[in-house]
Amino acid sequence: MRRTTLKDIALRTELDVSTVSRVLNGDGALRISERKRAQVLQVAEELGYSPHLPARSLRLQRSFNIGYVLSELASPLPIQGDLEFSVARFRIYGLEEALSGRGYLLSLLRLPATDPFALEEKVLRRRLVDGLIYGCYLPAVETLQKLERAGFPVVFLDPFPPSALEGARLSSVCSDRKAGVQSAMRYLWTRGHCRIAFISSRTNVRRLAGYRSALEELGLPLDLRLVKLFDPPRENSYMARAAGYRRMQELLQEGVAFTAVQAGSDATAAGVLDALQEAGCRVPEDVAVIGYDDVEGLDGALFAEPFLSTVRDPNFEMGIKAAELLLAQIEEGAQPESALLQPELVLRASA
Amino acid sequence: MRRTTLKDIALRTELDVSTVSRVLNGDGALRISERKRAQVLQVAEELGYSPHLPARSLRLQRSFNIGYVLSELASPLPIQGDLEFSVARFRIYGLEEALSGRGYLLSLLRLPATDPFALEEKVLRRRLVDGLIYGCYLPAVETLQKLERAGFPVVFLDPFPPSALEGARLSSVCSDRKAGVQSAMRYLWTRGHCRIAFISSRTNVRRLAGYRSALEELGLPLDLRLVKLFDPPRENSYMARAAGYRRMQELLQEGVAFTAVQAGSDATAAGVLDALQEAGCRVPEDVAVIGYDDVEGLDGALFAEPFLSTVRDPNFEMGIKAAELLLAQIEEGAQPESALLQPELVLRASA
DNA sequence: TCGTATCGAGCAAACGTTTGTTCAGGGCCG
DNA sequence: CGGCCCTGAACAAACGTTTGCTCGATACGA
Repeated sequence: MRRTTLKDIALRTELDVSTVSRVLNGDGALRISERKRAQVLQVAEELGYSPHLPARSLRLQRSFNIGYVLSELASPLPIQGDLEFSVARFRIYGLEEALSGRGYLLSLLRLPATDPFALEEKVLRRRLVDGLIYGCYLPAVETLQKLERAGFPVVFLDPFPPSALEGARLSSVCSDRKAGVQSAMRYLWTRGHCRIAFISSRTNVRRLAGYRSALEELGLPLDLRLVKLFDPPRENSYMARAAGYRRMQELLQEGVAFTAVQAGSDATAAGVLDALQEAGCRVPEDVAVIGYDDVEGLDGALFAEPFLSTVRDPNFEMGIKAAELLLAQIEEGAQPESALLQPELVLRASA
Repeated sequence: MRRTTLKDIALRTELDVSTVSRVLNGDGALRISERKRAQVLQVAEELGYSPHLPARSLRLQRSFNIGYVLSELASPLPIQGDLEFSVARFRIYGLEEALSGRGYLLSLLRLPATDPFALEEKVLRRRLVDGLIYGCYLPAVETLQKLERAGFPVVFLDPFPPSALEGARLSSVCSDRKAGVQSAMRYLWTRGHCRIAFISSRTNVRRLAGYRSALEELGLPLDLRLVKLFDPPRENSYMARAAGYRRMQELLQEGVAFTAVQAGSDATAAGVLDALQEAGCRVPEDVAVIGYDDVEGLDGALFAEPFLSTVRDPNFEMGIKAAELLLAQIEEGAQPESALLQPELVLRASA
């Protein structure tokens, strides 16, 4: 069974393929009677027409493929790439959703930084893709410059660290993690918490900034004894729970008063809960705890009671937004743009 | 700057495009003088020619796109999808490597099981892709049957559970985890270990089978007190370390003699090491420990001393193999085939 | 009534390949 | 010396779109 083509519709409507094409594309210079237009639309619907991508690509000199950049086998931070790939899932779903809805395919493209020609070859010369999404990895500086000079459509999806993009005229989509933590802190404050600890990996700079800003905004003093940071290379994602556990133990031993904990991640928060439970503290009665990330299955079987309140990055929406920004550049020649999306406070039992 | 096309080469060599095409494709019915053939090849090299995918697609009625199936937002096992996506990285790299080397692109395709028409629409009717790779998710049974009936090229890349494919005439690529654990056990045996414990999530059925087979092969008794299994829904990947820790503690308290531990994963092994260290056991002098997975950065900063010996699935190679199987089906009409690749024992300090 | 817009739609070329067919020239055999 | 086959290569069509251009017919103002 063959695909249905414009020709099939043209035959059935006794019109020319060009006319059918114009109707279906809503050509600007279109002049066609309403009756025939309706007929075309109906027949197209009946036959389940959808344009043949390769033919369209050939004609329009666009691939209708967007490249999602895969880089090194080993990323600079040992577990970073892995972790990012894992949370990147929802962003990727968003990307795929938005792109496929507009006739594009999201293709994985390996562009190792160790191979400076890969970009030149696959992207700039062969034009395998119409645009690039950098999700987990930042490219080398020369790559960045090359893309910028070529004016090639690129979007950085939650780049880490964000400062690496400074000055580059390239699009990016980020979650406003600072605001996310701020809103969590504000919530804690409305519940009467004035002494709030912050336990997190040192890499979570935006979340730390949110913590500090919130204190300032709420008129609370910054007590450094309540801030516990750990180093990601030594205490990585597999150890985030253990790290949270230890830092919480320390905090309890040090005897500094506090009534709430904002953790840098859900895994860390889980460790915090472990330590609190061990110490006989009730959550949220004695101590309120809020995590970050909203790890999948969080309110399912992932963590023991109490279900963790947390902050959720709008990952799916970030993917959608990134796709929109990229397509705007590709199809309308729009200028690069940076978008900051708002995370959501998810209240469950722990705060 | 324009792409170089066949026409450019034809102009420079004063030959016809068709001739150039035949030379470059090594057409079977080719008759051309050696001199001109060499000339074509040289000019093509000089101009950096590579075929225009859309044009080729249009002519050959193939998309040169392979779909990597993304399914649900939430997978049946809460964390499974996430975890798989994470270890799937290297398999994806292998796929991309092999596919791009043969002119194909690896594209992400969302085919939610909740949307039975997605497959029909995107794959069977629109033919957006020439073949499908199922990496993290198994499709619904009807989908499976539909694919089989249509004879559509599909490869399952390490399906879980493997039994789900039984009877279906569809390709699959798996790691022989049973053999992987067996080889680790054999190694432990050669180092004089006769009482080897097994601590793992209950889902690791092939690894457990390897443990049992190895015992049998080595003439060692199966002591059920040495086998500690935990349930993945309650103790998931984020808790694997904690689970390993607890099971190891239990084992130590129960006082059953053992000199080595085979863990079901590296994370579990890390917990095992934690407990051993806490109990004052030296590794590997008092107790040898072997993990499974070779988590990225393992010999880097991931785990504390001693560096963990482990079993590594040939993930990259599995990706390559899957691509080869799929392309054989697409290009040569090869029959579906199942491949079982061998994991590798990686010896470091812990055993 | 004639010239001129305007409307509605068809014609045809082009995008870059691949491949079946044709065709000129040369060598060989009868 | 004519007919035939073989070699090496060109010719041309086709894949499914898009889009500039043409063109007949109708409408309208002069």
